[in-house]
Amino acid sequence: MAEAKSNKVNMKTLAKVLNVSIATISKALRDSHDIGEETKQRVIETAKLLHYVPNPYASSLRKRSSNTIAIIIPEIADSFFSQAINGIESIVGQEKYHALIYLTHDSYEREAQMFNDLSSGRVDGVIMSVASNTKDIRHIQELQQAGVPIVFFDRVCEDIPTAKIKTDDFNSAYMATKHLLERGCKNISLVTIEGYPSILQAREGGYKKALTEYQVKSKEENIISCSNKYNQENIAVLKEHIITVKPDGIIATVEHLATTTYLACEELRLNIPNDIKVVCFTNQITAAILNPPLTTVLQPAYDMGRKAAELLFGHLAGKPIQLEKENITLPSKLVVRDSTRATN
Amino acid sequence: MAEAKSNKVNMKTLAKVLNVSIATISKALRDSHDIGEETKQRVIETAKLLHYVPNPYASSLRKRSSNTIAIIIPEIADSFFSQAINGIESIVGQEKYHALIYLTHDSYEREAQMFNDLSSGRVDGVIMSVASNTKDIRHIQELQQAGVPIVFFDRVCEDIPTAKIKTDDFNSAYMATKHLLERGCKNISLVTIEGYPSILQAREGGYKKALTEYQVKSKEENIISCSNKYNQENIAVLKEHIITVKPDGIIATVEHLATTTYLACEELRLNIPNDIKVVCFTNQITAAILNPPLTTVLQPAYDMGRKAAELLFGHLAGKPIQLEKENITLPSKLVVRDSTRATN
DNA sequence: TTTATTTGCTTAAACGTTTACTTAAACTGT
DNA sequence: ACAGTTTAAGTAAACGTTTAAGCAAATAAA
Repeated sequence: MAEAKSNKVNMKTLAKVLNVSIATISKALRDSHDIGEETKQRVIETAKLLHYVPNPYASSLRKRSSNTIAIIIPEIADSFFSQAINGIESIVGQEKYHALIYLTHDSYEREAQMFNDLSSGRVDGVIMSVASNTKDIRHIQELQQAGVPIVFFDRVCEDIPTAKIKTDDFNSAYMATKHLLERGCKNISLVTIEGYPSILQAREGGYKKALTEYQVKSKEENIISCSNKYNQENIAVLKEHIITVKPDGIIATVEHLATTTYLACEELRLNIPNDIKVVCFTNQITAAILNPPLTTVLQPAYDMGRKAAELLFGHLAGKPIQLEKENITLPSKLVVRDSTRATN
Repeated sequence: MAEAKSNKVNMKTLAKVLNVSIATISKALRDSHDIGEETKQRVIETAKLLHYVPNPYASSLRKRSSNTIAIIIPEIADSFFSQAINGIESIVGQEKYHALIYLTHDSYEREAQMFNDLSSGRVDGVIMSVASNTKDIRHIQELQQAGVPIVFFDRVCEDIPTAKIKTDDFNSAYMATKHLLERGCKNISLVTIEGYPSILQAREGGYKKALTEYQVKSKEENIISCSNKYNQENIAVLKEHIITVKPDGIIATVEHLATTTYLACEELRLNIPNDIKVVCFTNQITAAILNPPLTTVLQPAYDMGRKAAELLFGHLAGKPIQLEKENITLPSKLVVRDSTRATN
């Protein structure tokens, strides 16, 4: 209670109280060689006593760096991205940095707009997952050329030379498809998203490779695209697809399509896995308690976020970029459950 | 390509190019009366041409406001919080503000630490959901007294006079419990979280009220607490509880306990809803496709986030605080599904 | 002792804005 | 024609740090 409750205490205040110059305060707090041990202690003590907290904006302005990074992602209500943020945050917090969060909602326009803002020097670095409809990448290039390090995770942009944390989308889709084929599926459909982010193309590639390997012809009609939002319309679209194409296996390429697929099957009175088997790319822990438990491709979301942050802080610390070492693929895992149980 | 690719263009650059003073640039860009229409246009044009983006830190320093808010929440890998962030972001983006995100991981120490940092003036306002073990609220009081508006959502702090967006935890737990009682349960257990955030106390209150109303004695042994993290240990704890207390109904008070409960029942070969009925507080869309579909208390997460942001921006715009009008409760909804189906 | 070096601190400029105050010119109305 | 007002600028200080440069006193080297 004895402490100054009064207004803003800054270096000037401390300087006045201690009868030294502002420079002395600044240097003492940054543990500069210039300042004597005794003075340092006095400064630190009174700073604590008066609850001095440095003004980050003055500091950022002067130092031309902000101790802030941007996390740019398409959406947040998705177990993959929220777990990834958790991973990112675990490093950001530890490094005493701050994280600004930006949601593109998968819109190129918003993404470009955000990058434009960031060109002000607002952040020291960026961790991002690219919007699905981003084709023109000049906004990203320009920020990078302005000296702001960028690390991609999950939805990477191959044409930008920088660190990239991916998971093996091609391979895991390949494994998932192979799994379905081994469990007896002959007519597997891939449910994907309109707009087509590149990772979904990779998943499609893995899917096709497995089909080819098992000498199943991949037909265009087996690939169906939904809107990237959970809604009734997608259920209708999928039902229509199931009725006309009659797949005996479905690979849902994004989280919310699991619910869509299950509900469509239920409405059509199709039994999973007897009539149709299902695999979904999702990180939700509820997969284990679905009806039936869902076979999933589990992505290492937390680790991807963490690794992306580690690499970014490496760049920020001035480590030379070694592209070969920074193009990292963390494996996803096929978790087999009852939705793909073998049926006679 | 003709544009200046060169280094940082700031007001000084523009001033030099246009042969006017820096003040003129600043005023023109902020559409001041002081500047002639023609000059304004010239300034705006060249600013665009040279890709001028104002330095936010210089601006924040000078104006003593940052156009930034903080979102402080316990965790993010939770459908309630991620949907709430979505709601918050919808307003923040529209207001051209920026959002810093902080995760307390339900730790008072981290929360207090974060508030200490924020006392630097880093943000103009705060939207938060309080950590469950926060008892000492001086850090919050101090920030508020320093003039930073704070809006609470979900886990509010009743002792701080400010806007609060809640959902009717007491009532929805009451409804959920009543629902179970009406469906024939006689021995209902409440699964809750150690550390006990206040909303869980409200839920416990509603639970007890329903029991009393139906003349069921509420026993201490019916309330069981788990750690606030999805893990095997919780499953074991719950199994133990079910074996000893033999409840015929369970109310899981937080999202991840749904999976815990279902798995515990499965391992004990208990059928839901025949042997035991389950309700959970969760926003996950997968509730509909669980085995069996889960009766949930669905919270208006997005709307709560959005409303919290609206109120905060009201305060930031200088609207006088009207506490009576800013203590808002948005209703949760009991969505009845098969996990509480009536059994003979 | 004299000259160099080190120590511990101060001065003042800079970071890029915003804004109160000043100024000069161009209009008013009388 | 002249005081008064309006318009359209410019000047310079401020926001709170950081840091290069300077400087006096103390210490070390010769």
